[in-house]
Amino acid sequence: MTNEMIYNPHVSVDCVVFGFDGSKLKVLLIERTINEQNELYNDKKLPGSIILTDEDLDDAASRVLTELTGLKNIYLSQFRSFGNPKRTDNPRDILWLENTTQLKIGRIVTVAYVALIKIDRKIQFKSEISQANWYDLNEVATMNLAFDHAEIIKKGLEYIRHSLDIEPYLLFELLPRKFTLSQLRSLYDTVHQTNSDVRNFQKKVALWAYVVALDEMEEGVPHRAARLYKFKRTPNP
Amino acid sequence: MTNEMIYNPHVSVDCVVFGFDGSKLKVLLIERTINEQNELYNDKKLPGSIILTDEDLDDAASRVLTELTGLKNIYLSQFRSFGNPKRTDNPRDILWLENTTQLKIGRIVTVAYVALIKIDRKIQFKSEISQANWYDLNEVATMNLAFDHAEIIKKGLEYIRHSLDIEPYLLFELLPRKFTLSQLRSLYDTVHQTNSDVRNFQKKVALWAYVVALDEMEEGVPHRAARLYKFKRTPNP
DNA sequence: ATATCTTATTGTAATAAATACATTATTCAA
DNA sequence: TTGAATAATGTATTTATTACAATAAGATAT
Repeated sequence: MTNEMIYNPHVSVDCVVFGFDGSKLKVLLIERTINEQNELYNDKKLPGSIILTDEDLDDAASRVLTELTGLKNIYLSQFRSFGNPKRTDNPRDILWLENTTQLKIGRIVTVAYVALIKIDRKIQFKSEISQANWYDLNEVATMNLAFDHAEIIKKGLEYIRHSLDIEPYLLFELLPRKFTLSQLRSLYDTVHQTNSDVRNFQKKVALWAYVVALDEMEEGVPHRAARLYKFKRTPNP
Repeated sequence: MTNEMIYNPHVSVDCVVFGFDGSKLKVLLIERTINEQNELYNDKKLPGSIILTDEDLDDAASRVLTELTGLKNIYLSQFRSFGNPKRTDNPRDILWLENTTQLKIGRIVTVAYVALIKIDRKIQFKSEISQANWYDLNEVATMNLAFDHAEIIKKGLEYIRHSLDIEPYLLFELLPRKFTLSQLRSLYDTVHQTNSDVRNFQKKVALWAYVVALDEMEEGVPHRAARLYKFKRTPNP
Protein backbone atom coordinates (compact mmCIF):
# COMPACT_ATOMS: atom_id res chain seq x y z
CA MET A 1 0.00 0.00 0.00
CA THR A 2 1.49 3.30 -0.99
CA ASN A 3 1.13 6.75 0.44
CA GLU A 4 -0.61 8.17 -2.59
CA MET A 5 -3.73 6.19 -1.88
CA ILE A 6 -6.75 8.18 -0.90
CA TYR A 7 -8.45 7.02 2.23
CA ASN A 8 -11.97 7.34 3.43
CA PRO A 9 -10.83 8.05 6.94
CA HIS A 10 -13.97 7.14 8.82
CA VAL A 11 -14.51 3.57 7.69
CA SER A 12 -12.29 0.50 7.83
CA VAL A 13 -12.61 -3.23 7.35
CA ASP A 14 -11.14 -5.89 9.62
CA CYS A 15 -10.92 -9.60 8.89
CA VAL A 16 -11.12 -12.38 11.44
CA VAL A 17 -9.35 -15.17 9.57
CA PHE A 18 -9.92 -18.65 10.93
CA GLY A 19 -7.90 -21.79 10.29
CA PHE A 20 -8.06 -25.32 11.70
CA ASP A 21 -4.85 -27.20 12.48
CA GLY A 22 -6.47 -30.59 13.03
CA SER A 23 -7.41 -30.07 16.62
CA LYS A 24 -7.81 -26.38 17.31
CA LEU A 25 -9.25 -23.30 15.71
CA LYS A 26 -6.66 -20.67 14.92
CA VAL A 27 -6.89 -17.02 14.09
CA LEU A 28 -4.50 -15.02 11.95
CA LEU A 29 -3.06 -11.91 13.60
CA ILE A 30 -0.68 -9.20 12.49
CA GLU A 31 2.34 -8.19 14.56
CA ARG A 32 2.29 -4.50 15.34
CA THR A 33 5.14 -2.39 16.66
CA ILE A 34 4.52 1.10 17.96
CA ASN A 35 7.24 3.60 18.61
CA GLU A 36 5.93 5.35 21.70
CA GLN A 37 8.33 8.06 22.85
CA ASN A 38 11.23 5.90 21.66
CA GLU A 39 9.97 2.88 23.57
CA LEU A 40 9.02 0.05 21.20
CA TYR A 41 5.73 -1.54 22.10
CA ASN A 42 4.61 -4.82 20.49
CA ASP A 43 1.17 -6.25 20.21
CA LYS A 44 -1.16 -7.88 17.71
CA LYS A 45 -4.04 -6.73 15.59
CA LEU A 46 -6.52 -8.07 13.09
CA PRO A 47 -5.65 -7.75 9.42
CA GLY A 48 -7.53 -4.67 8.29
CA SER A 49 -7.40 -1.41 6.44
CA ILE A 50 -9.13 1.87 6.08
CA ILE A 51 -11.26 1.65 2.94
CA LEU A 52 -10.18 3.50 -0.13
CA THR A 53 -12.25 6.13 -1.83
CA ASP A 54 -14.55 4.37 -4.30
CA GLU A 55 -13.75 0.97 -2.89
CA ASP A 56 -16.64 -1.31 -1.94
CA LEU A 57 -16.51 -2.90 1.52
CA ASP A 58 -16.21 -6.46 0.24
CA ASP A 59 -13.46 -5.36 -2.13
CA ALA A 60 -11.56 -3.75 0.72
CA ALA A 61 -11.74 -6.96 2.74
CA SER A 62 -10.53 -9.03 -0.21
CA ARG A 63 -7.72 -6.60 -0.80
CA VAL A 64 -6.59 -6.86 2.81
CA LEU A 65 -6.48 -10.64 2.61
CA THR A 66 -4.65 -10.70 -0.68
CA GLU A 67 -2.09 -8.13 0.44
CA LEU A 68 -1.58 -10.06 3.62
CA THR A 69 -1.48 -13.67 2.50
CA GLY A 70 -1.07 -13.63 -1.26
CA LEU A 71 -4.27 -15.69 -1.48
CA LYS A 72 -7.33 -15.11 -3.60
CA ASN A 73 -10.62 -16.99 -3.58
CA ILE A 74 -11.05 -17.00 0.14
CA TYR A 75 -14.40 -17.48 1.81
CA LEU A 76 -15.25 -14.09 3.20
CA SER A 77 -18.41 -12.90 4.87
CA GLN A 78 -19.33 -9.60 6.44
CA PHE A 79 -20.78 -10.17 9.88
CA ARG A 80 -21.01 -6.94 11.84
CA SER A 81 -19.92 -3.33 12.12
CA PHE A 82 -18.33 -1.83 15.20
CA GLY A 83 -18.73 1.85 15.77
CA ASN A 84 -18.42 2.57 19.45
CA PRO A 85 -16.82 6.03 19.62
CA LYS A 86 -14.63 4.75 22.44
CA ARG A 87 -13.08 2.03 20.29
CA THR A 88 -10.39 4.47 19.22
CA ASP A 89 -9.83 5.89 22.68
CA ASN A 90 -6.45 4.26 23.26
CA PRO A 91 -3.75 6.84 22.41
CA ARG A 92 -1.48 4.02 21.33
CA ASP A 93 -3.96 3.02 18.64
CA ILE A 94 -4.36 6.58 17.43
CA LEU A 95 -0.60 7.01 17.31
CA TRP A 96 -0.27 3.87 15.23
CA LEU A 97 -3.09 4.92 12.88
CA GLU A 98 -1.65 8.34 12.27
CA ASN A 99 1.85 6.95 11.75
CA THR A 100 0.74 4.37 9.23
CA THR A 101 -1.76 6.47 7.30
CA GLN A 102 -0.15 9.91 7.61
CA LEU A 103 -3.64 11.19 8.30
CA LYS A 104 -5.21 12.89 11.25
CA ILE A 105 -7.62 10.20 12.38
CA GLY A 106 -10.49 10.54 14.79
CA ARG A 107 -13.15 7.98 15.16
CA ILE A 108 -13.32 4.95 12.86
CA VAL A 109 -16.28 2.70 12.22
CA THR A 110 -15.07 -0.72 11.15
CA VAL A 111 -16.91 -3.32 9.14
CA ALA A 112 -15.86 -6.78 10.25
CA TYR A 113 -15.54 -9.89 8.11
CA VAL A 114 -14.79 -13.50 8.84
CA ALA A 115 -12.64 -15.50 6.47
CA LEU A 116 -12.04 -19.24 6.43
CA ILE A 117 -8.74 -20.61 5.17
CA LYS A 118 -7.52 -24.14 4.64
CA ILE A 119 -4.59 -24.02 6.99
CA ASP A 120 -2.42 -26.02 4.58
CA ARG A 121 -2.63 -23.34 1.90
CA LYS A 122 0.76 -21.79 1.47
CA ILE A 123 0.48 -18.38 2.96
CA GLN A 124 3.05 -15.71 2.48
CA PHE A 125 3.09 -14.65 6.13
CA LYS A 126 5.60 -11.89 5.71
CA SER A 127 4.67 -9.10 3.33
CA GLU A 128 6.21 -5.71 2.70
CA ILE A 129 4.04 -4.19 5.35
CA SER A 130 3.33 -6.87 7.88
CA GLN A 131 4.17 -10.11 9.59
CA ALA A 132 1.30 -12.50 10.26
CA ASN A 133 1.00 -15.59 12.45
CA TRP A 134 -1.58 -18.15 13.46
CA TYR A 135 -2.64 -18.10 17.11
CA ASP A 136 -4.78 -20.47 19.13
CA LEU A 137 -8.18 -18.97 19.85
CA ASN A 138 -7.76 -19.71 23.57
CA GLU A 139 -4.44 -17.97 23.65
CA VAL A 140 -6.01 -14.92 22.03
CA ALA A 141 -8.31 -14.40 25.01
CA THR A 142 -5.27 -13.59 27.13
CA MET A 143 -3.46 -11.45 24.58
CA ASN A 144 -3.32 -7.71 24.34
CA LEU A 145 -4.97 -6.71 21.08
CA ALA A 146 -5.34 -3.39 19.29
CA PHE A 147 -8.57 -1.40 19.38
CA ASP A 148 -11.61 -3.58 20.15
CA HIS A 149 -10.19 -6.47 18.18
CA ALA A 150 -10.64 -8.93 21.04
CA GLU A 151 -14.36 -8.24 20.95
CA ILE A 152 -14.46 -8.48 17.16
CA ILE A 153 -12.83 -11.91 17.30
CA LYS A 154 -15.33 -13.05 19.89
CA LYS A 155 -18.27 -11.94 17.79
CA GLY A 156 -16.67 -13.39 14.67
CA LEU A 157 -16.36 -16.74 16.38
CA GLU A 158 -20.00 -16.65 17.43
CA TYR A 159 -20.98 -15.78 13.90
CA ILE A 160 -18.95 -18.51 12.28
CA ARG A 161 -20.12 -21.15 14.75
CA HIS A 162 -23.60 -20.20 13.88
CA SER A 163 -22.96 -20.18 10.13
CA LEU A 164 -21.27 -23.57 10.20
CA ASP A 165 -24.26 -24.86 12.09
CA ILE A 166 -26.74 -23.93 9.42
CA GLU A 167 -24.46 -24.29 6.40
CA PRO A 168 -22.35 -27.36 7.23
CA TYR A 169 -20.64 -27.28 3.83
CA LEU A 170 -18.69 -24.24 5.01
CA LEU A 171 -16.67 -26.70 7.10
CA PHE A 172 -14.82 -27.62 3.93
CA GLU A 173 -13.35 -24.15 3.65
CA LEU A 174 -11.30 -25.08 6.72
CA LEU A 175 -10.26 -28.60 5.74
CA PRO A 176 -7.55 -29.69 3.30
CA ARG A 177 -8.83 -30.53 -0.18
CA LYS A 178 -8.68 -34.22 0.69
CA PHE A 179 -9.60 -35.12 4.23
CA THR A 180 -10.50 -38.07 6.41
CA LEU A 181 -13.76 -38.45 8.26
CA SER A 182 -11.82 -38.15 11.52
CA GLN A 183 -10.58 -34.74 10.47
CA LEU A 184 -14.08 -33.71 9.50
CA ARG A 185 -15.47 -34.95 12.79
CA SER A 186 -12.74 -33.29 14.78
CA LEU A 187 -13.48 -29.96 13.09
CA TYR A 188 -17.22 -30.42 13.45
CA ASP A 189 -16.87 -31.13 17.15
CA THR A 190 -14.50 -28.24 17.67
CA VAL A 191 -16.81 -25.69 16.16
CA HIS A 192 -19.94 -27.14 17.74
CA GLN A 193 -18.27 -27.77 21.07
CA THR A 194 -19.64 -31.31 21.00
CA ASN A 195 -18.23 -34.83 21.15
CA SER A 196 -19.93 -36.81 18.44
CA ASP A 197 -20.29 -40.56 18.43
CA VAL A 198 -18.16 -41.95 15.59
CA ARG A 199 -20.84 -44.20 14.11
CA ASN A 200 -23.60 -41.63 14.32
CA PHE A 201 -21.38 -39.01 12.80
CA GLN A 202 -20.54 -41.19 9.82
CA LYS A 203 -24.23 -41.88 9.30
CA LYS A 204 -24.89 -38.15 9.33
CA VAL A 205 -22.15 -37.46 6.81
CA ALA A 206 -23.40 -40.24 4.57
CA LEU A 207 -26.49 -38.08 4.05
CA TRP A 208 -24.43 -35.08 2.95
CA ALA A 209 -24.43 -35.34 -0.82
CA TYR A 210 -21.53 -32.90 -1.01
CA VAL A 211 -19.08 -35.23 0.72
CA VAL A 212 -17.78 -37.87 -1.68
CA ALA A 213 -15.44 -40.76 -0.97
CA LEU A 214 -12.24 -40.95 -2.99
CA ASP A 215 -10.46 -44.08 -4.13
CA GLU A 216 -7.47 -43.00 -2.07
CA MET A 217 -6.18 -43.61 1.40
CA GLU A 218 -4.26 -41.51 3.83
CA GLU A 219 -0.50 -42.06 3.70
CA GLY A 220 2.36 -41.92 6.18
CA VAL A 221 0.37 -42.53 9.34
CA PRO A 222 1.65 -45.08 11.90
CA HIS A 223 -1.61 -47.01 11.99
CA ARG A 224 -4.43 -48.11 9.73
CA ALA A 225 -4.89 -45.56 6.96
CA ALA A 226 -8.23 -43.86 6.64
CA ARG A 227 -10.14 -43.28 3.45
CA LEU A 228 -9.91 -39.83 1.95
CA TYR A 229 -12.92 -37.76 1.01
CA LYS A 230 -13.44 -34.55 -0.87
CA PHE A 231 -16.01 -31.82 -0.93
CA LYS A 232 -18.09 -31.58 -4.07
CA ARG A 233 -20.20 -28.55 -4.75
CA THR A 234 -23.74 -29.73 -5.43
CA PRO A 235 -26.58 -27.90 -7.22
CA ASN A 236 -28.00 -26.70 -3.93
CA PRO A 237 -25.65 -27.38 -1.01
CA MET B 1 -32.94 17.33 14.83
CA THR B 2 -31.42 20.77 14.76
CA ASN B 3 -28.82 22.30 12.53
CA GLU B 4 -26.23 22.65 15.25
CA MET B 5 -25.73 18.92 15.42
CA ILE B 6 -22.40 17.66 14.28
CA TYR B 7 -22.46 14.86 11.76
CA ASN B 8 -20.01 12.16 10.96
CA PRO B 9 -20.63 12.52 7.26
CA HIS B 10 -19.48 9.14 6.04
CA VAL B 11 -21.59 6.80 8.13
CA SER B 12 -25.34 6.50 8.53
CA VAL B 13 -27.80 4.04 10.00
CA ASP B 14 -31.00 2.86 8.34
CA CYS B 15 -33.79 0.89 9.99
CA VAL B 16 -36.00 -1.67 8.31
CA VAL B 17 -39.00 -1.63 10.61
CA PHE B 18 -41.34 -4.60 10.30
CA GLY B 19 -44.91 -4.93 11.49
CA PHE B 20 -47.54 -7.64 11.09
CA ASP B 21 -51.16 -6.68 10.49
CA GLY B 22 -52.60 -10.15 11.03
CA SER B 23 -52.05 -11.43 7.53
CA LYS B 24 -49.16 -9.57 5.96
CA LEU B 25 -45.74 -8.26 6.85
CA LYS B 26 -45.47 -4.51 6.62
CA VAL B 27 -42.54 -2.17 6.50
CA LEU B 28 -42.42 1.41 7.74
CA LEU B 29 -41.30 3.98 5.17
CA ILE B 30 -40.78 7.71 5.26
CA GLU B 31 -42.30 10.02 2.66
CA ARG B 32 -39.65 12.09 0.95
CA THR B 33 -40.17 15.16 -1.20
CA ILE B 34 -37.36 16.57 -3.28
CA ASN B 35 -37.42 19.96 -4.88
CA GLU B 36 -35.62 19.31 -8.12
CA GLN B 37 -35.39 22.47 -10.22
CA ASN B 38 -38.77 23.55 -8.85
CA GLU B 39 -40.37 20.23 -9.73
CA LEU B 40 -41.52 18.37 -6.63
CA TYR B 41 -40.60 14.72 -6.69
CA ASN B 42 -42.06 12.27 -4.17
CA ASP B 43 -40.78 8.91 -3.13
CA LYS B 44 -40.11 6.84 -0.05
CA LYS B 45 -37.08 6.01 2.03
CA LEU B 46 -36.11 3.99 5.05
CA PRO B 47 -36.01 5.78 8.39
CA GLY B 48 -32.38 6.62 8.89
CA SER B 49 -29.85 9.25 9.79
CA ILE B 50 -26.24 10.12 9.48
CA ILE B 51 -24.61 9.23 12.79
CA LEU B 52 -23.60 12.00 15.12
CA THR B 53 -20.10 12.56 16.30
CA ASP B 54 -19.55 10.43 19.41
CA GLU B 55 -22.75 8.50 18.85
CA ASP B 56 -22.60 4.72 18.87
CA LEU B 57 -24.27 2.91 15.96
CA ASP B 58 -26.93 1.23 18.08
CA ASP B 59 -27.68 4.54 19.73
CA ALA B 60 -28.12 6.21 16.37
CA ALA B 61 -30.57 3.53 15.29
CA SER B 62 -32.55 3.89 18.53
CA ARG B 63 -32.58 7.63 18.11
CA VAL B 64 -33.97 7.36 14.60
CA LEU B 65 -36.78 5.12 15.77
CA THR B 66 -37.66 7.28 18.72
CA GLU B 67 -37.61 10.48 16.69
CA LEU B 68 -39.77 8.81 14.09
CA THR B 69 -42.34 6.90 16.10
CA GLY B 70 -42.13 8.19 19.64
CA LEU B 71 -41.48 4.62 20.76
CA LYS B 72 -38.76 3.30 23.00
CA ASN B 73 -37.91 -0.30 23.85
CA ILE B 74 -38.09 -1.58 20.34
CA TYR B 75 -36.39 -4.78 19.26
CA LEU B 76 -33.50 -3.62 17.12
CA SER B 77 -30.72 -5.64 15.57
CA GLN B 78 -27.87 -4.64 13.32
CA PHE B 79 -27.73 -6.97 10.34
CA ARG B 80 -25.42 -5.61 7.65
CA SER B 81 -23.55 -2.62 6.31
CA PHE B 82 -23.88 -1.32 2.79
CA GLY B 83 -20.98 0.55 1.32
CA ASN B 84 -21.09 0.25 -2.42
CA PRO B 85 -19.65 3.55 -3.68
CA LYS B 86 -22.40 3.63 -6.32
CA ARG B 87 -25.16 3.62 -3.71
CA THR B 88 -25.05 7.39 -3.64
CA ASP B 89 -24.80 7.80 -7.40
CA ASN B 90 -28.32 9.10 -7.93
CA PRO B 91 -28.13 12.95 -8.12
CA ARG B 92 -31.59 13.14 -6.59
CA ASP B 93 -30.35 11.36 -3.46
CA ILE B 94 -27.33 13.62 -3.19
CA LEU B 95 -29.52 16.68 -3.63
CA TRP B 96 -31.80 15.49 -0.84
CA LEU B 97 -28.86 14.71 1.45
CA GLU B 98 -27.26 18.08 0.96
CA ASN B 99 -30.56 19.89 1.43
CA THR B 100 -31.39 18.11 4.64
CA THR B 101 -27.94 18.09 6.24
CA GLN B 102 -26.56 21.35 4.86
CA LEU B 103 -23.35 19.41 4.26
CA LYS B 104 -21.40 18.56 1.16
CA ILE B 105 -21.91 14.81 1.07
CA GLY B 106 -20.02 12.28 -1.00
CA ARG B 107 -20.15 8.62 -0.34
CA ILE B 108 -21.98 7.20 2.67
CA VAL B 109 -21.58 3.79 4.24
CA THR B 110 -24.78 2.83 5.98
CA VAL B 111 -25.21 0.36 8.82
CA ALA B 112 -28.57 -1.32 8.52
CA TYR B 113 -30.82 -2.49 11.34
CA VAL B 114 -34.05 -4.39 11.50
CA ALA B 115 -36.67 -3.46 14.05
CA LEU B 116 -39.80 -5.37 15.01
CA ILE B 117 -42.86 -3.48 16.20
CA LYS B 118 -46.21 -4.68 17.49
CA ILE B 119 -48.36 -3.06 14.87
CA ASP B 120 -51.00 -2.14 17.46
CA ARG B 121 -48.57 0.11 19.35
CA LYS B 122 -49.66 3.68 18.95
CA ILE B 123 -47.15 5.25 16.67
CA GLN B 124 -46.86 8.95 16.13
CA PHE B 125 -46.52 8.69 12.35
CA LYS B 126 -46.13 12.38 11.75
CA SER B 127 -43.18 14.06 13.40
CA GLU B 128 -41.68 17.49 12.94
CA ILE B 129 -39.40 16.15 10.26
CA SER B 130 -41.19 13.30 8.61
CA GLN B 131 -44.34 11.45 7.72
CA ALA B 132 -44.24 7.67 8.03
CA ASN B 133 -46.58 4.94 6.78
CA TRP B 134 -46.85 1.18 6.78
CA TYR B 135 -46.53 -0.52 3.40
CA ASP B 136 -47.08 -4.09 2.33
CA LEU B 137 -43.81 -5.82 1.64
CA ASN B 138 -45.07 -6.95 -1.78
CA GLU B 139 -46.02 -3.44 -2.70
CA VAL B 140 -42.54 -2.26 -1.78
CA ALA B 141 -40.99 -4.41 -4.50
CA THR B 142 -42.68 -2.22 -7.09
CA MET B 143 -42.01 1.13 -5.42
CA ASN B 144 -39.33 3.63 -6.18
CA LEU B 145 -37.10 3.90 -3.14
CA ALA B 146 -34.21 6.17 -2.26
CA PHE B 147 -30.59 5.01 -2.48
CA ASP B 148 -30.23 1.22 -2.30
CA HIS B 149 -33.09 0.98 0.19
CA ALA B 150 -34.92 -1.65 -1.86
CA GLU B 151 -31.91 -3.93 -1.52
CA ILE B 152 -31.58 -3.16 2.18
CA ILE B 153 -35.20 -4.14 2.75
CA LYS B 154 -34.68 -7.38 0.86
CA LYS B 155 -31.63 -8.29 2.93
CA GLY B 156 -33.39 -7.23 6.10
CA LEU B 157 -36.27 -9.53 5.29
CA GLU B 158 -33.88 -12.44 4.69
CA TYR B 159 -32.17 -11.67 7.96
CA ILE B 160 -35.33 -11.49 10.00
CA ARG B 161 -36.77 -14.65 8.43
CA HIS B 162 -33.63 -16.38 9.43
CA SER B 163 -33.60 -14.92 12.94
CA LEU B 164 -37.20 -15.84 13.58
CA ASP B 165 -36.38 -19.33 12.43
CA ILE B 166 -33.70 -19.88 15.04
CA GLU B 167 -35.13 -17.65 17.77
CA PRO B 168 -38.88 -18.25 17.52
CA TYR B 169 -39.58 -16.10 20.55
CA LEU B 170 -38.80 -13.05 18.42
CA LEU B 171 -42.20 -13.65 16.83
CA PHE B 172 -43.72 -12.07 19.90
CA GLU B 173 -42.16 -8.73 19.10
CA LEU B 174 -44.60 -8.61 16.18
CA LEU B 175 -47.74 -9.81 17.94
CA PRO B 176 -50.07 -7.92 20.27
CA ARG B 177 -49.39 -8.49 23.96
CA LYS B 178 -52.28 -10.97 24.07
CA PHE B 179 -52.75 -13.11 21.02
CA THR B 180 -54.54 -16.22 19.80
CA LEU B 181 -52.84 -19.30 18.46
CA SER B 182 -54.33 -18.51 15.05
CA GLN B 183 -52.56 -15.18 15.02
CA LEU B 184 -49.33 -16.83 16.07
CA ARG B 185 -49.68 -19.46 13.38
CA SER B 186 -50.57 -16.92 10.74
CA LEU B 187 -47.44 -14.92 11.57
CA TYR B 188 -45.29 -18.02 11.76
CA ASP B 189 -46.49 -19.16 8.35
CA THR B 190 -46.07 -15.73 6.84
CA VAL B 191 -42.44 -15.41 7.87
CA HIS B 192 -41.59 -19.01 7.06
CA GLN B 193 -43.58 -19.05 3.86
CA THR B 194 -45.23 -22.27 5.00
CA ASN B 195 -48.74 -23.51 5.62
CA SER B 196 -48.71 -25.33 8.93
CA ASP B 197 -51.15 -27.98 9.94
CA VAL B 198 -53.26 -26.62 12.80
CA ARG B 199 -52.89 -29.64 15.09
CA ASN B 200 -49.19 -30.06 14.53
CA PHE B 201 -48.63 -26.37 15.06
CA GLN B 202 -50.42 -26.40 18.40
CA LYS B 203 -48.38 -29.39 19.48
CA LYS B 204 -45.22 -27.51 18.57
CA VAL B 205 -46.27 -24.43 20.49
CA ALA B 206 -47.17 -26.53 23.51
CA LEU B 207 -43.44 -27.28 23.78
CA TRP B 208 -42.52 -23.60 23.83
CA ALA B 209 -42.26 -22.78 27.52
CA TYR B 210 -42.42 -19.07 26.75
CA VAL B 211 -45.98 -19.21 25.44
CA VAL B 212 -48.47 -19.32 28.28
CA ALA B 213 -52.25 -19.64 28.13
CA LEU B 214 -54.31 -16.92 29.77
CA ASP B 215 -57.64 -17.29 31.49
CA GLU B 216 -59.13 -14.97 28.93
CA MET B 217 -60.86 -15.33 25.62
CA GLU B 218 -60.94 -13.22 22.52
CA GLU B 219 -63.86 -10.78 22.39
CA GLY B 220 -66.00 -9.24 19.68
CA VAL B 221 -65.49 -11.87 17.02
CA PRO B 222 -68.55 -13.21 15.15
CA HIS B 223 -67.76 -16.85 15.91
CA ARG B 224 -66.36 -19.03 18.67
CA ALA B 225 -63.84 -17.04 20.66
CA ALA B 226 -60.30 -18.31 20.86
CA ARG B 227 -58.20 -18.52 23.98
CA LEU B 228 -55.67 -15.75 24.47
CA TYR B 229 -52.01 -16.41 25.16
CA LYS B 230 -49.12 -14.25 26.18
CA PHE B 231 -45.37 -14.39 25.80
CA LYS B 232 -43.42 -14.94 28.98
CA ARG B 233 -39.71 -14.38 29.07
CA THR B 234 -38.11 -17.55 30.42
CA PRO B 235 -34.66 -17.99 31.98
CA ASN B 236 -33.24 -19.15 28.67
CA PRO B 237 -35.69 -18.59 25.82
C1' DA C 1 -86.03 -22.04 19.14
C1' DT C 2 -83.55 -23.83 15.48
C1' DA C 3 -80.53 -24.06 11.76
C1' DT C 4 -76.49 -22.41 9.82
C1' DC C 5 -72.14 -20.31 9.56
C1' DT C 6 -67.53 -19.66 11.07
C1' DT C 7 -63.61 -20.61 13.53
C1' DA C 8 -61.55 -23.31 17.71
C1' DT C 9 -59.96 -27.38 19.63
C1' DT C 10 -58.23 -31.95 20.02
C1' DG C 11 -55.60 -37.38 19.12
C1' DT C 12 -53.56 -41.18 16.81
C1' DA C 13 -50.89 -43.71 13.64
C1' DA C 14 -46.94 -43.61 10.40
C1' DT C 15 -42.57 -42.01 9.20
C1' DA C 16 -38.25 -39.96 9.77
C1' DA C 17 -34.40 -38.38 12.56
C1' DA C 18 -31.37 -38.68 16.47
C1' DT C 19 -29.23 -41.34 20.00
C1' DA C 20 -26.87 -45.05 22.63
C1' DC C 21 -23.82 -48.56 22.39
C1' DA C 22 -19.02 -52.41 21.14
C1' DT C 23 -16.70 -55.31 18.07
C1' DT C 24 -13.73 -56.38 14.29
C1' DA C 25 -10.27 -54.71 10.72
C1' DT C 26 -5.95 -52.76 9.17
C1' DT C 27 -1.46 -51.03 9.42
C1' DC C 28 2.84 -49.88 11.62
C1' DA C 29 6.42 -50.67 14.89
C1' DA C 30 8.72 -53.19 18.35
C1' DT D 1 4.11 -62.27 15.99
C1' DT D 2 2.48 -59.33 19.13
C1' DG D 3 0.99 -54.93 20.70
C1' DA D 4 -0.49 -50.35 19.82
C1' DA D 5 -3.18 -47.15 17.36
C1' DT D 6 -6.92 -45.78 14.76
C1' DA D 7 -10.59 -47.12 11.04
C1' DA D 8 -14.85 -48.97 9.94
C1' DT D 9 -19.33 -50.69 10.71
C1' DG D 10 -25.10 -52.17 12.53
C1' DT D 11 -29.04 -52.48 15.43
C1' DA D 12 -32.37 -51.31 18.75
C1' DT D 13 -34.49 -47.33 21.25
C1' DT D 14 -36.07 -42.94 21.70
C1' DT D 15 -37.58 -38.70 20.01
C1' DA D 16 -39.32 -35.56 16.58
C1' DT D 17 -42.08 -34.73 12.48
C1' DT D 18 -45.75 -35.50 9.51
C1' DA D 19 -50.35 -36.70 7.74
C1' DC D 20 -54.94 -36.69 8.53
C1' DA D 21 -60.78 -35.25 10.19
C1' DA D 22 -64.32 -35.01 13.56
C1' DT D 23 -66.53 -32.39 17.22
C1' DA D 24 -67.26 -28.00 19.99
C1' DA D 25 -68.56 -23.31 20.73
C1' DG D 26 -70.28 -18.92 19.85
C1' DA D 27 -72.66 -15.62 16.64
C1' DT D 28 -76.10 -14.66 13.28
C1' DA D 29 -80.12 -15.40 10.45
C1' DT D 30 -84.66 -17.49 9.99
